[in-house]
Amino acid sequence: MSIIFSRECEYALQSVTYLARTKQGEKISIRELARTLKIPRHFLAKILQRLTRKGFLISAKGPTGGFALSMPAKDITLFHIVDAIDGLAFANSCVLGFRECSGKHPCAVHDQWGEIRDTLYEMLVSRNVSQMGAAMKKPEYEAAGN
Amino acid sequence: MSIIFSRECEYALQSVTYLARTKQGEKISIRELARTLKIPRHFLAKILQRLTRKGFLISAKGPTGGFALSMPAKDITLFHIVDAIDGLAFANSCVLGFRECSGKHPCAVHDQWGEIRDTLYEMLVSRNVSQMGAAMKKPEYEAAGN
DNA sequence: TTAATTTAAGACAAAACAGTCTGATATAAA
DNA sequence: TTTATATCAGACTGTTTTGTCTTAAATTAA
Repeated sequence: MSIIFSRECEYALQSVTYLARTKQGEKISIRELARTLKIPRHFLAKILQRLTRKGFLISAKGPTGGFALSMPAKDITLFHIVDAIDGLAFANSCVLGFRECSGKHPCAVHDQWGEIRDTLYEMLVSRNVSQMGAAMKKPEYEAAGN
Repeated sequence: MSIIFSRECEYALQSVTYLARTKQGEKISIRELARTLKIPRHFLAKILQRLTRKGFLISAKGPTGGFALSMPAKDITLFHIVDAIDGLAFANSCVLGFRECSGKHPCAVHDQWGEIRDTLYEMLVSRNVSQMGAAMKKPEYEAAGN
């Protein structure tokens, strides 16, 4: 079970982190990404295509083709990817599921969750993909299944 | 979309919070809970039965029957309910989905997420259902659908 | 030009999650 | 005892998420 991001979003974050570690101009194939990150290949293909349409990746067909970041890795934050794949519901929804939860009708943990949510938000906007790639100690990523 | 808890868990938390507001000895029917919290009736029934089997609620059949907390509301924490319904995967899983994420093989946001997770954990264990009920300003709960 | 390789696209399938329905069982009160 | 009302239990359905498969289109290199 994923925590707060969908599987798709987790895979997207893992993929862009991996791409951030490659040399400028280098293209990575779905095959390599899927094998390294242990992500189902065709599922990953759809995710990468989606990120391409959203403008974060560029793709090339044919032999020597593959995917690469479309912009400097430091210009892509985790927030960008989460927004593109899962949307921002996490930033606006009540953690207990109350529809009317707000400043006026706060649920019983409204304030505590607000702090947690703000910290999470801060984490997403402050971390760019370049830092992400650099922070990964090992190149052999092991992706979580379940 | 739910944030971190499943729908079922959100409904469970809402229900025990509501039950915590009732007088000692009073029983609440599924009908009343479902109507007030706007939860699908038969779905709620299954959730309440599950909480009953787990020992948090007592139930009585027949007219004047219904559900009530099986113990003082202050003895039930949010943590108890989340554990009973969703389990504790949130406390152990990598937020980016990496299987091997740990102190030795930390993912790029391992430490930041660790703080968030600990704060969340603290919120769940420190808040009991009695406080929850008392903190709800309005009795007319409005449950989130979507 | 042809063959091999890669992404693009969308239909399809499986699994997980959410919600519904029906009949059985228990209980209270008339 | 009968009737009405409530939970109990589990099968069933629908929806969303996750994952698979196939064909087309593009590109490189022989």
